[in-house]
Amino acid sequence: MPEKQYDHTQIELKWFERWQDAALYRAEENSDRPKYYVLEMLPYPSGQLHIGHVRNYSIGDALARYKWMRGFNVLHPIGWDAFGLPAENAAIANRRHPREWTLANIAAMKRTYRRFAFSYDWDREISTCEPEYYRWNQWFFLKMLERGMAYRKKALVNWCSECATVLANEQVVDGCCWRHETTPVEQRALEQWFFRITKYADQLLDDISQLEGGWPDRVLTMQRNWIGRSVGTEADFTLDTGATVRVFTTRVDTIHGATCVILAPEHPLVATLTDSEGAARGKAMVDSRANQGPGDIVKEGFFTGHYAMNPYSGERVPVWIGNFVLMGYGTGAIMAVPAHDERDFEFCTKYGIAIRSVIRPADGDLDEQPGAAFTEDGIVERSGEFSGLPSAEARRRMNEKAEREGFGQAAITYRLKDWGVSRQRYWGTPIPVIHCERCGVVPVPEADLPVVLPIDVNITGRGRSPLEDVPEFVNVQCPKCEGAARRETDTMDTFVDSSWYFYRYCDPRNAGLPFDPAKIAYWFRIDQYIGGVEHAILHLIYSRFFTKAMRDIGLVENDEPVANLFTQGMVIRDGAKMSKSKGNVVPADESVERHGADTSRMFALFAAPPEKDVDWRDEGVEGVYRFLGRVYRFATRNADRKPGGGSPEAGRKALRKLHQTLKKITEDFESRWHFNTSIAAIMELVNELYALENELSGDVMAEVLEKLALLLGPFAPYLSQEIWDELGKPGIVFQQSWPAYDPELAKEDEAEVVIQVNGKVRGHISVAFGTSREALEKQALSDVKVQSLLNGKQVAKVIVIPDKLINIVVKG
RNA sequence: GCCCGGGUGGCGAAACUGGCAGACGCAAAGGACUUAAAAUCCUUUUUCCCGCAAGGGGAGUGUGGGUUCGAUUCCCACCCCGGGCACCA
Repeated sequence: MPEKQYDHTQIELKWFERWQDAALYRAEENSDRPKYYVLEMLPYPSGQLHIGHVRNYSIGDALARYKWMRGFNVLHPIGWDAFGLPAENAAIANRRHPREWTLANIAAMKRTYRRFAFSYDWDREISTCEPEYYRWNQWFFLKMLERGMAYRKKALVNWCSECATVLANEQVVDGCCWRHETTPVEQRALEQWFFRITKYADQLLDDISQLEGGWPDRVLTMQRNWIGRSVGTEADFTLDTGATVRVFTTRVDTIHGATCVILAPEHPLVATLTDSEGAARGKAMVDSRANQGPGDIVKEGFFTGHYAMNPYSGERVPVWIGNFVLMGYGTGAIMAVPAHDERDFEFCTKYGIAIRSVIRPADGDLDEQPGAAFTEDGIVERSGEFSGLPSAEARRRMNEKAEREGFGQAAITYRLKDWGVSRQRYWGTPIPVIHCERCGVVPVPEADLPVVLPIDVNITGRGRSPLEDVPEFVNVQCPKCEGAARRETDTMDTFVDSSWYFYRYCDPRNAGLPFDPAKIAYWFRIDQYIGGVEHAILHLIYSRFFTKAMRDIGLVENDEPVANLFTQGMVIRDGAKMSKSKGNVVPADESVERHGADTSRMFALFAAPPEKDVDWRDEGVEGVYRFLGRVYRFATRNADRKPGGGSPEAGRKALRKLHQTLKKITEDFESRWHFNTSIAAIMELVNELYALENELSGDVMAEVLEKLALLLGPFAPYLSQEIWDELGKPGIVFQQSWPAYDPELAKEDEAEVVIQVNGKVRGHISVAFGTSREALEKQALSDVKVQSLLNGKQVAKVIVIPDKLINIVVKG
């Protein structure tokens, strides 16, 4: 009879069909089971898989299945939001109503993705393009508005001409758009809506301590840098025009060494301090800075002709304008202390401005002729009443003085800026406010939510919201005075969507609230979140912010959304990093159709540990496919073995290998998720079984095959189920318990002890476990080979590690 | 420039606590089966030297040093690659 061949298509489709209605992975809230909530970043809504997400899904999916087998309550939802629209699809998407587009893609995703990603909790399927999701986005917006957490102001914003929309600071990469990496971002002044994320700057920073250990250090460092908290002092210098200019410094202890004040070219005082020529020079600086991409800019500046008085010393110093001073940070003006700041040193050296040391090292002298800035803390000198104090103490007393005399105070500044959420895009949740000439900005009443997008829209891509050209959308009645008014046409950044979607998963059909706080109290925090490191400062800061804002609204109790974060590697193909804007994604169909979902997933796990990038090479996929075929054939041809027969010796070997494998994989799942070595261990087991195939008794074979099927469950569920079925077992394979290992069976009979001479391996001996040091030493020294090597030399020392190693140290 | 990662065969990688470097897989070579091919199964595969052979010896985890009986693992310096930040006062 010809052997059955592994036909992945048939097997996968068969079980795919049968599992359609099984409510697998369904979270059973308030059950006795421990809860476990694993959540990944989202699959790609284009009908193709973003290849990075192939990896995502293989990790989270295998983990969830394992947890299920261990008896955990697993919520393993699938869904997506609208962000991450690929550039080449944007045009298409923009010409269609988001809802229509989304529904079409749900269908496409169900076809290709479901078999691969294996999630059955379709109740929790959420599209952030659905009117219901808009409703709750808008509800949040109104809550924010009520609390002064959302506001509107005219602001210089980042503008991408390619997207024809505003970008958040977080979306600007190297001076270019995060989607269009070669399009420089322009600055435009526009009326924009903002979320006051800076109100939470301290909390976002301090609560990082709650995340330590659970989040990768790298991500936490990036967030700390992004928030960029600096503790310092603000102080007013009085100008000769009578006006004051406020500077921010972290080193007020150096202020007696300030030899000029430098303003950012955009500083409002520039207009009053310079003539039209000076204003033009300032303007040119601003422009050239905007056009200059990343990297170093050459420091430039000019003297305004005006002087300012140092509030501490009363000294008159010149006021300059410098292109390296940023308007967006601190006060947009600095005091330059060239002796103790590298940037100031460079600037003042270039323009011949005085350099004066006022800090000396604790064990040294003032550097009268500095060749470079000395920036460390030290002892303050030449600083009047503060002379002789250590830097830290001087700062404290100087802050007190500033406050006492009313020319300044201790101050903290942040790099983090408020989150600009306005987008001039069709795609996105409409911002639910109405502009009335008489009443001003009027929120849309809650009863009128959701504000939905009109269907017929002409996408111009001209830099204004396409909604402005839809009169039936724009022209509305003011809810307050009932007069004619205009609807806001900006839509929300889609990062708003992704900031809270995981909460909605826990209560996706709630019609009265975004979610029931009690349900959130049960599920949250998320035990394990899996996503790419590229979200370290975008999504992962916004969602932390949203959680804190929702907590203050009273919806959630947790301070933080995610207890443990795992940042998985990317999938690379042909040396190129997969990226949304480049659109080089691998169609799911291609790999899944050719080799099957089991093979594709298992390869993604096998190629490298999950935190590393992997190169998707088709030859590697072949290897995994061959392996699954090998397993299938072995299982099917041995499924009906009669009990008895075989050799006890072979049986013991097979069981030992089996339990060693079980132990290893259990440990891999519990601690580090190095599934590549788990899969290697299964391969080793199968190789061993091939070698022992004809010597195994029917009983051992049955035991081994059953456990093998269970072991494959997390990685290759379809094949696992097929083998389970072939063995005549009832039910669904991964609803079985995860097999426990027996440490006794996993043990080797004898310890293999290495014999080294001077650290070099010279032989092995097999001994009983627990053989004493003395016996081991004796046996090693009497070893024939060791004897010949020693050859009369003197043994200086023998190191014995029981059950492991003997190292004989000889002299001469 | 600053802050994180990382560097191991032809390739992806393993070695989890300082204890046999290269598990597992890919690619390659040889063999079995076959009229033939595919598929499958078996064997070899870090490298150099000695040997007909069994076997034996040396080198080897980016480079140089150190600690140690023993270092891919710990310490110091340097080189290279990747990522983040980059005038943040």
